[in-house]
Amino acid sequence: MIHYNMTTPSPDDPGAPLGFAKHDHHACVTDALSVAEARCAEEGLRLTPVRRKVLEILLREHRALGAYAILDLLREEGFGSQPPVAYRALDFLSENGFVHRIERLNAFVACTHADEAHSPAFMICRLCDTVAEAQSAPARGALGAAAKAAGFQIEKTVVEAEGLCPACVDKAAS
Amino acid sequence: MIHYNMTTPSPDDPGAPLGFAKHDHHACVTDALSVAEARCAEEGLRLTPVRRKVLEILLREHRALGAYAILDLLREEGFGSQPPVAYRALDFLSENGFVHRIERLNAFVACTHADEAHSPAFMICRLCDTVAEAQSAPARGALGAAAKAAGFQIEKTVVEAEGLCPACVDKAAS
DNA sequence: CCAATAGATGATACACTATAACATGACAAC
DNA sequence: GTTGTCATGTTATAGTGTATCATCTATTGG
Repeated sequence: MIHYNMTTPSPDDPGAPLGFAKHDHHACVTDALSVAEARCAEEGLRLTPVRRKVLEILLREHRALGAYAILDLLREEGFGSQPPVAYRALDFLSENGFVHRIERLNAFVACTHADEAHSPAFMICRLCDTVAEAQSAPARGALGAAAKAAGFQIEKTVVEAEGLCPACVDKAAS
Repeated sequence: MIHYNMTTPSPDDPGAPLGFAKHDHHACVTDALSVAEARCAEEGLRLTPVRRKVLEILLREHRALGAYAILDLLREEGFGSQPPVAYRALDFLSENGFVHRIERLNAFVACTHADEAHSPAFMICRLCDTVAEAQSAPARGALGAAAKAAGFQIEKTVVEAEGLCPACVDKAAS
């Protein structure tokens, strides 16, 4: 089962790409922050100012950012600017499913449906680095069978597809 | 379709783990080198001394090695010891399917069936870092459907499962 | 045979990514 | 108010990867 992530398109905000579809980005950011706050309150997690700001940055940018790019933005907003500041916030956020690490890019993206438990799959454009998140369950299929046969216990899976996003396909064709 | 990698077990060589099964490691190394040589000859690829040595190192070690670990071994055998030496050889080998990069570990493993075209999936033990290679075709399933729906052209996929290998499961249980 | 070319290697320097270690601060529990 | 815990600040350093330019070597064409 896979669920392609796509929110309501909106003509009044050209915005940054979510998945590869346009959408009401301002609402998308504030909604996601609210969801995160609610879940932290529920579960006794501490969404401190730095952590909240990092999540906000990633939601706002809506693409994969390296830790040092995040760090630059944190500095601009008056937060600490040494690497551990960013890495610690990112650790918290990814441990709790608010952001995902993109191994292929050594970078991070905000999760676009942080409320559900999920094992994400990503589509990464090799030209513009845009990242779209999809849902998948690789451990249930062929890989799961191989692991079972081998006696390997899967705890987590990384699925990342690299290729061309719709916009870059068009550009390449022209 | 998935094919778990397992070669002939042999009691006379305790050896390093291949996948997670014991096997005749000496034969496994020389066989793989022969296959690589044959394919390079066929396709006009140049399996130069450094490239061959890097492949041999990865086959011999039979686990994921970082570029700098490879570099140390190259130095011991009298080759150049600056990072580009290792990275260039690894680029050549991975472009041609003789080794794979493990994104999760920033490391490289020799391919265990370099003769077939394939899109590999890996099982990585988080305790001992052993890596087993399986075959999968993620782009044909759910992910492929999501990509198609999104208009994303997949060129390459990375599938890496992290968990516990059989040996470490046993250790953890005791 | 020699020159021209292209691919591979050597070597220096640097950029980017990540963590160890230790000090400080904020806040709750006892 | 002391203790414990968790988060943050700060310095330093470790680990991973490339850009650049010079040199070498093997063709290939003259």
